[in-house]
Amino acid sequence: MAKSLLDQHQLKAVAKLFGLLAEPTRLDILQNLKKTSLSVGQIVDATNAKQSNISKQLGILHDAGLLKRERQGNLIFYSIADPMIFDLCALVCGKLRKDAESQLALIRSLGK
Amino acid sequence: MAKSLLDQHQLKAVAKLFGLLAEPTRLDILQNLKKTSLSVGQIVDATNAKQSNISKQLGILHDAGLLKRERQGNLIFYSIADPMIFDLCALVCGKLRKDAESQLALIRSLGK
DNA sequence: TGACAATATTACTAATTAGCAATATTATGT
DNA sequence: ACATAATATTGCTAATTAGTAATATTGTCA
Repeated sequence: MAKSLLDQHQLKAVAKLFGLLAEPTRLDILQNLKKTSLSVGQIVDATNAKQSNISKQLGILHDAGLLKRERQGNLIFYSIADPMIFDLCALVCGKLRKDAESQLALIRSLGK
Repeated sequence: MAKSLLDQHQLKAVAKLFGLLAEPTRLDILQNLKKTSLSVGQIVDATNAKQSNISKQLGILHDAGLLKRERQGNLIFYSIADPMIFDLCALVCGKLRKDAESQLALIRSLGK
């Protein structure tokens, strides 16, 4: 069995997907969409970003296939296209929490 | 139970970690370190990036706590600090593969 | 049709950063 | 001490992009 390393093209694709999750505003949008689909206005209210920025980031996430779009009259509702992203976020959050706990334990042991 | 959304600070931390994985060169370094630790020179040889850039990216990954560093005489060996990152990459790769397969199936059904 | 509300787009600025060549640092062997 | 090899750092440029205000588009209702 060979080494099976990703080639340049594949690395770029993986990097691009991670890049989509590398912005706080986009993560905020995604976590707000975790339970239910929301209109643009609702997302604007739920976050503290401007409408134009939210619209832009929604477009980016939609173009990348992470979000679905559905028009309902005057409103446009966005929803998660692939819940896998929450698995990613859960892993990262778990790691950060674990790191923080070790850090805390270290500090405690020093202060003793 | 409350909504339990991450706050701005936490979102930033998560985004930062994803950002580390959002560069092909860094991903390439990480996948080369998956099986064993390597010296800087070995990593330079394994990738097609220049020494100065590899050194810089190694520094970034090390500062972020994703890599461990160990001097052995004249060489400096880097290794993975937390294998969790490979879980992240596996998830992403799985998604990309699945997406590509659906795409392929779609094309096939159209061409029929 | 016209006013209005929701969303998207445009044009721009400021900030970040990958990559590079050149140079500096650090360790080894003689 | 000196030459050499390995790695790190510095100074720089080009490219990307988040965020914003202003404007355009699209749909609804009267």
